[in-house]
Amino acid sequence: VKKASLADIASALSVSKSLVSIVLNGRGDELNISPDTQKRVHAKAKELHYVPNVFAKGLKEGKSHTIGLLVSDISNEFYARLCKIIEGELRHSKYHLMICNSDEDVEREKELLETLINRSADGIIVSTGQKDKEMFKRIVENGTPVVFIDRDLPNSDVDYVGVDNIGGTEEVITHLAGLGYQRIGLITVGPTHVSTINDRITGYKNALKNTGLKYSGNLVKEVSADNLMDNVREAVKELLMSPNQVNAIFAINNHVASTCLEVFNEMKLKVPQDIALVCFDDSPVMRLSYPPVTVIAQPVDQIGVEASKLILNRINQKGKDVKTDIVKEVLDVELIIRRSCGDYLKNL
Amino acid sequence: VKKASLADIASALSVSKSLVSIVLNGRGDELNISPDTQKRVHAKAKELHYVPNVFAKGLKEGKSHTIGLLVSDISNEFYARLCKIIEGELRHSKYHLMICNSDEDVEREKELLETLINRSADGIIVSTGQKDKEMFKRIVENGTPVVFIDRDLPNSDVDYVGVDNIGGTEEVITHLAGLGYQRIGLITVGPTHVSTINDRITGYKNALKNTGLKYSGNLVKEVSADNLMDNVREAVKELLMSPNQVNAIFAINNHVASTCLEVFNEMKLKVPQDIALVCFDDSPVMRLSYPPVTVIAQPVDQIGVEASKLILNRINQKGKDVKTDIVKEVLDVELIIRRSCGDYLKNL
DNA sequence: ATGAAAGCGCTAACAA
DNA sequence: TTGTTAGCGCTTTCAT
Repeated sequence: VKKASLADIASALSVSKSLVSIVLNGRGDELNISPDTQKRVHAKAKELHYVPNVFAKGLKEGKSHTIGLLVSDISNEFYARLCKIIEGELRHSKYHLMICNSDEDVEREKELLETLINRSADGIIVSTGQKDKEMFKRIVENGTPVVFIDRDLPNSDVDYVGVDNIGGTEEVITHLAGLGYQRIGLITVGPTHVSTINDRITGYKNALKNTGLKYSGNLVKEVSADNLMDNVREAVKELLMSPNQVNAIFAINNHVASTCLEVFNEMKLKVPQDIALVCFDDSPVMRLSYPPVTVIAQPVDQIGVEASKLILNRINQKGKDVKTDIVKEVLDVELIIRRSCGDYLKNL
Repeated sequence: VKKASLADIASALSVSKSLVSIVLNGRGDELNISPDTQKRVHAKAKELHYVPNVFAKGLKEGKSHTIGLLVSDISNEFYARLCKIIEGELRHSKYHLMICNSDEDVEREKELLETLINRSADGIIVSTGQKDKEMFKRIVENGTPVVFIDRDLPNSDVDYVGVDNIGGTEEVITHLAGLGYQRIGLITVGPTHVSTINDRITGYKNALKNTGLKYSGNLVKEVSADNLMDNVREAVKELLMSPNQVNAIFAINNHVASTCLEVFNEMKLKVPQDIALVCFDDSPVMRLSYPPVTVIAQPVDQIGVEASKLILNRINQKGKDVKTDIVKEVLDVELIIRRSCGDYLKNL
């Protein structure tokens, strides 16, 4: 079953391919093609179920009409939701979305970026795990717009949408301190260069300083993402032991937080009596767990909407000589207080 | 910045394009190209950062080296995990994965299937929401292999991987009945033609019959997926009221189940004292909620692995005259008993 | 108002 | 062992 081509409809109508191409691309009026001819072309195209060959088009135009979305972990609710939102936003644009998952693997991310470039993606939205901006510099200079979501790269000439990770973390840690918690541990994932992680760690340190609590490297446990459960279990044990004896834990993200909850269950630790818990990112688990967890919630939908706008803007202004400044959108987060860190003094 | 083409490296080496093409496609030895020449070609290709143009290649070959994965709701943990697994399985194949999200919209799904076909996807893995198999029949007949995941379509000549939805549901409902629950409500989403949903409803009815409980249409609430929270709240209220007065609810999937939990919280209903809950699909929410929810767990990873195998097999056997029978893989599910349906008699 | 022809980068059949 | 050539389907410039 061979698909109809421009040539097929041209010969069926005894006109030239160029004529058909022009009409089908909506430039018929512009070039004074007679209305009658246009009508016949459209009719025949429909009759033959004509669909343009994307490869031929791409080869000729050097464009793919595709936007690549590269997320770092599609099984994380945060990114999954982002995919859904962005797909929805782009649905009625003339671009198709190609979703890719780097699975927090820097090499994999590079491969996927190469793929996207090879396929002439018209734009790329990415939550990057890269350490440096070199690759993106190259990509942007070669004419493919990029928008960073969630994670930024310092001094990169690339648009960005994310949230105030430092401020948000300061807020939640200060909240804990205000409730009387004095020994607050942090469980983070790494090693990593990811800006969100680093910013949250910074926010944690800032807040300790501002509230007069003392910071100690012992209170910060960096666990590896593989075998997360085992690593978190270990980290929790160490944090609870002397000399740390923390009475509250800040989990760097929803994934770590839910793993903490699993470990607490296992160890029969009561929240917040035995240990308080707060984290970055809201999710159904945080709302429905026992007790519900106090979180810093990100405006996920808004991030997706803004990122879609940014990439479309960049794509549209390409070629034109408008030069828009790099946009770094930092959205506000929201502290949602639940019951995982009841008043510490009352718990005594 | 212009990218290097076959011609560039050919002229730099004063050889022909075909020579270069052959060498770069690894057919050099086969065609007796001298090792020295091959070496020079590879060296020059690397030097020029040559990457084949996918459009030219696609145009020529009619293949895209891409497998499409079309899921019905990427923000659902089940599908998000499936994406992750399949991406991992295909990573080291020579195919790229293009993930798409139909968001449970049949029209959207059709559009995306068309897109995938236009882009000459070499194969398509899909969790379909279509009512009939016509579209897939056309796709398969035109030479693009398809594998259904999660949801099957009756009498379709298409490979499938999923689980025993009927048996699984029978098991959990029978479990409830065994604990003494006699009035078991069902909350499902719809209207829909999705096989998994229908099978679970069938399983529910079968189990009631087998355990001697009587079935009533009043016990089954079909809610619309938009405004799920409001609809579930309404459904729960009606199920609790006379004459239904259910003491247990079977939620058709994880999404409905977590919404039920939110509603129960809102209404201050205690699980399982006021109402027991069980559902299809396991997830962190079900493990970490209070109390943890008894579920039918699907072997998600295995579904992903099997689907990847199936699509690769179909793609590889294309053109060859091997004719393999249609495969319908129905995997086993696991009943995981937690505390959301304690012994009914003891609860009295 | 419409057509002819070149060329995008690649592969494969055929020549040499 | 390597080169020549045609053509995949489309857009676009230049003719008519």
